[in-house]
Amino acid sequence: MHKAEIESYSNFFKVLSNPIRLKILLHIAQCKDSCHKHNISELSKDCDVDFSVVSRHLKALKDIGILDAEKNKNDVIYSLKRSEINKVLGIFSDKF
Amino acid sequence: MHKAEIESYSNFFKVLSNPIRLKILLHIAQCKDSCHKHNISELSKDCDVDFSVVSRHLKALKDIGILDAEKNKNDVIYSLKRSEINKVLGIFSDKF
DNA sequence: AAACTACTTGCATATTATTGCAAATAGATT
DNA sequence: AATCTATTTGCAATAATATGCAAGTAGTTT
Repeated sequence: MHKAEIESYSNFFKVLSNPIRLKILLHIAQCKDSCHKHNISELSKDCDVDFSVVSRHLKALKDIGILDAEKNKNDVIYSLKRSEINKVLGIFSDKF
Repeated sequence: MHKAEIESYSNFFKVLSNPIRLKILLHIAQCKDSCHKHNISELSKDCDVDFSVVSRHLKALKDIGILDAEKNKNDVIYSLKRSEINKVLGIFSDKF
């Protein structure tokens, strides 16, 4: 594997290596109501960090391609990209 | 998922998120000669970092349970724990 | 038991990541 | 067009990680 490829993979893992990002991701993934709309202020309360922090974390998750962002009025609505996240599902075994 | 569980998973990803650790891991994983013995000075040359750095990286990989270490004379020989690493294999798709 | 080999650990330094606040932007509503 | 709501971005402070060297440890060989 080339250097650039290795760095791309390690970056993928890096994004998943932050507890708050992981919490955000799992929160979205585990939500039973799949129609539920996750916006930043909701996730910010949920994770007890500033909304600017959530915004950056969501961007990181989006950048590695496991979240979709969709603008709806003022909000930005985040949802899982199931096809992509399946790559990491195995690691969480029965958590999903 | 509880906080401790989330941190355990995020730590797992953290260990995989370092390019040199990943390179070490892939080097061991991709070695065609499965009987080949990987010791620290070999990996150190291969990754172009000090052997103390390799030593710490290998410890980190061992601590999350994807490498085995076995003392042989003066060397410490590292090998994959296939059962564990299969968890992450999917992420590398066809790289293995 | 001294010398040798391979590995590990302590420490200081450098690099990179995370955070909250404040200010800026984007779009909706009045 | 002014205001309102939600999100993003700049910035400075803080925290966490990675690195190389040097010193220490464990086991081997002479």
